Amino acid sequence: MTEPTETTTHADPAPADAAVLVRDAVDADRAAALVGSCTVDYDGRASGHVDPGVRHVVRQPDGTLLVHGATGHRPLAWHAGDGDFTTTATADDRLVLRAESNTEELTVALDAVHALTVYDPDDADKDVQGTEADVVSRLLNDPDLVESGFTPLATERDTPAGPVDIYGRDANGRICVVEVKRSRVGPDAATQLDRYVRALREDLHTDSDIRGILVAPSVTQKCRDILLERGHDFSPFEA
Amino acid sequence: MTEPTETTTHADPAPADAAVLVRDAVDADRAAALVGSCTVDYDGRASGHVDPGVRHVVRQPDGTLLVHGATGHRPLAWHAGDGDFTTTATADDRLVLRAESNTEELTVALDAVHALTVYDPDDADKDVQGTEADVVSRLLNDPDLVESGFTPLATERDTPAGPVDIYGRDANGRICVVEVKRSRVGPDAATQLDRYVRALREDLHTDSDIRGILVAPSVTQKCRDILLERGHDFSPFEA
DNA sequence: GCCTAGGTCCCGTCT
DNA sequence: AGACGGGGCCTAGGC
Repeated sequence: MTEPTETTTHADPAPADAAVLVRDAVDADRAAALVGSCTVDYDGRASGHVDPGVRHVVRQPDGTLLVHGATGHRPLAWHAGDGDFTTTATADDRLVLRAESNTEELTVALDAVHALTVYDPDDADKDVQGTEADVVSRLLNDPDLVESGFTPLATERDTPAGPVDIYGRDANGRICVVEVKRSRVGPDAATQLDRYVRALREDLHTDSDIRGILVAPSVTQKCRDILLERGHDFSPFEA
Repeated sequence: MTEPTETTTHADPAPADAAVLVRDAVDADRAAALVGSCTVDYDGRASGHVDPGVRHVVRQPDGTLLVHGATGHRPLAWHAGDGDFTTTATADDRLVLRAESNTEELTVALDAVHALTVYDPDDADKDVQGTEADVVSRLLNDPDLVESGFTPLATERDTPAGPVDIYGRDANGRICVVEVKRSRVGPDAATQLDRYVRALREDLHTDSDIRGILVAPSVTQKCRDILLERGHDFSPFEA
């Protein structure tokens, strides 16, 4: 009975027709993509407004509502996939899409719909390689990449300040906290490492006999300064 | 001569036809939105692959290429608006979109195009209120919100560790570094404030006579612990 | 060009 | 549910 539904496109639908089409798409857990002239109003954690213009509006089956403009990766406005979604054809012939949750609301008011496409997006099976976790694997397979003679003892070892990427011992048997980053890092990475080292020193009552090692392709100067000031080391490693 | 171009939609175009339509859209600085079945391959800072499925693919006039799936705000894959973009109809009747820059490449291979919309998105005039800058303005207008008797002296005052949000004096004349956040914060905000305070103490050679004040709606326990340990204060303020 | 920090960050993961 | 950290983070502003 349920055969693969087809993608349907509509050129210049009247707002009242578009309202029905979008509502049907939502009811059928389908996606609706609109191109049209609209204003956008957001209110929630912050608030915002987008002046009239032609935008690309997408309502996904998970409830996400996105408004894309002409540039950039990020939507001009968006709403997470929870809460209510309503489509209304107004008396003055506009199509109003409204997503509303406990804390946020997003209203897209289209005075013209140039195109409407209803379709069935698939859930995505996505592989990514080159993440921080991949770098950690490499370092565990060849611990000398951290430092000659390094021995890993655990990953994600808990400290009062949070879990450390790699916990181990150096060639002299000193405990090491290793923080791994996949790309060049700034001051935040150095202070993150420092927090873990300090927490572990306090936890183990071994005042300063714990080393901190930051593994990353490279560090900025301010990062290097902080490492130096706090007595931690930088070990360059490029994935 | 150049009248407002219209949005055009095409249902189930042949890949060869779609290739021409997308290429024309790119040449005319227009946007193209496709719905179709495709695989996605990315290589660059990391690498990734998306298994076959129906996706929403958008090429914006600034060169951005986005692939959206069924869920979430973030694209399954994307490419920034620089470098080359090519559309190819292959011998085996697929449409291949390829965005390539010095460091990154993204390939979308569609075996079927269900819908293609070409349109002219407008540049966006966007207002946002409730940002951190807005909170700073409020605090400058009514410095008692930071702390009774607080006197602001500068915003974005430079220190060796970077510019501080608000620099001023408390009721007793002590120098204060104020870090402002618009929402509940964790350990990172506390260490950021601490870096500024330490840098300024070193810079002004006034060993510990500089206070750190974190202004935010609320803080997590770990954040509170760090503030306490480093001797800084928390001043709750909700926008 | 790099660096720094904000973001309606989003998002997964774990407590 | 809150919290914590990663992200191909993206993006804006300085220098």
